[in-house]
Amino acid sequence: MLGLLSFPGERTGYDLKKWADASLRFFHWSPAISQIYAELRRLESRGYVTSARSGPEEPRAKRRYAITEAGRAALARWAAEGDGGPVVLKHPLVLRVWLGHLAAPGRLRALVEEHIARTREELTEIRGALTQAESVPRWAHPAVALRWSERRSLAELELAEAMLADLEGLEDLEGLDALEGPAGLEDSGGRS
Amino acid sequence: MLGLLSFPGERTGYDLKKWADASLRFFHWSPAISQIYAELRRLESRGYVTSARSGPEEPRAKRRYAITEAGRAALARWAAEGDGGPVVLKHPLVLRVWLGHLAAPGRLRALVEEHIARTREELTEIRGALTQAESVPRWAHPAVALRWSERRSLAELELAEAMLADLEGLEDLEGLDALEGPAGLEDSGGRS
DNA sequence: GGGAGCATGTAACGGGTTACATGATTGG
DNA sequence: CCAATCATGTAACCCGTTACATGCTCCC
Repeated sequence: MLGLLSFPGERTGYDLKKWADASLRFFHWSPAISQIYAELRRLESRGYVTSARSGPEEPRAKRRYAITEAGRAALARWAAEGDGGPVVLKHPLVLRVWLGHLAAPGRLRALVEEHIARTREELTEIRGALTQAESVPRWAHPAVALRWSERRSLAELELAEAMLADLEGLEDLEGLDALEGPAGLEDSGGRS
Repeated sequence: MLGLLSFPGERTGYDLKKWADASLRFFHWSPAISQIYAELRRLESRGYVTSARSGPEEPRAKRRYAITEAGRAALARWAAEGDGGPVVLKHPLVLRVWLGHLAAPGRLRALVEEHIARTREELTEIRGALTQAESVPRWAHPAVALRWSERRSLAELELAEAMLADLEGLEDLEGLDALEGPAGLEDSGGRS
């Protein structure tokens, strides 16, 4: 949140969510909107952000948030300390491939192909965000992050393609096993 | 958990944790040991796994777990339905690059280099796990997943390298700006 | 004898989600 | 006028973590 607000301008929680969905999420998940509001209030109570209601003091009026000096300092401290720890990766597709022995081979291939299609879509989204970021000199670093995301998306496609090839290789082996295996004599390639 | 147990043999919670750390974690995080025990008991209460205590009925004796037919069925159901949703990625390094405007350029480069070093180590771990998996014909699918992880690790290295280059490009630009931009003529070597 | 690894568990907490509730503004 | 989007918030819940507690076994 502080990071999002560290770029110039004031924005609402809603804005923040859209921003996160459009760029942050490609390399570091985007929080739920309800959490954003909760977090903003928490940050305000700590003096890291201030909110200005547009118009009078209605209870649920539009609030625009801005980061404070204390917030900037806290953020800089956070960025300076440690490295943020290891990359978190949860890849449901590979998990299913790992458990491939309980699915039909065709099913796995279909899942991989779906994943490729989804990744292609993501790639175009990233490219959209990237061209936007490149148009503003202020956003040089976000642009680097998005460039990373673009390349990562391309790599993801290649990885999926390679895994598809591996899976087909497996099926061929299984085909051979079915022919040679149980029958007996000619264990040409093999091991025990 | 069920997935881990779906491979032949009985194992303890502790075993499961080691297994997850040595392979699962490369493409889909490894749960905390405390959660493994909790989950195993939950699964047992649902009849998806059975536990056998070695020796007599001591309260905290070693328990070896095995999956039941019901468990296998539940797992197959799980694997068959849906695609498991999107990849979850949290990349603290790229997050920091994204916020590069609040760090010294050298700091960012150092972080990227650390990341490269860590990724190299991970790569050798993956290769170790992979050769193990390749030695057992039963583990053909896990081997595919690990092959994916190996390639992914290599891709991660390339991505980091490319980002490093991007960051250096940025610094050069900033250097030019400092020369040509606001100050005018005599802003040669250094700056604030 | 003592430390490293094996092995199991409890308790407290927190971060984050989904579901729900509400209402203003804008554009077809 | 109606739907979509803007906009803010509450409540319940759950997944998973850290910290703590316990004791065994093996090997140096």
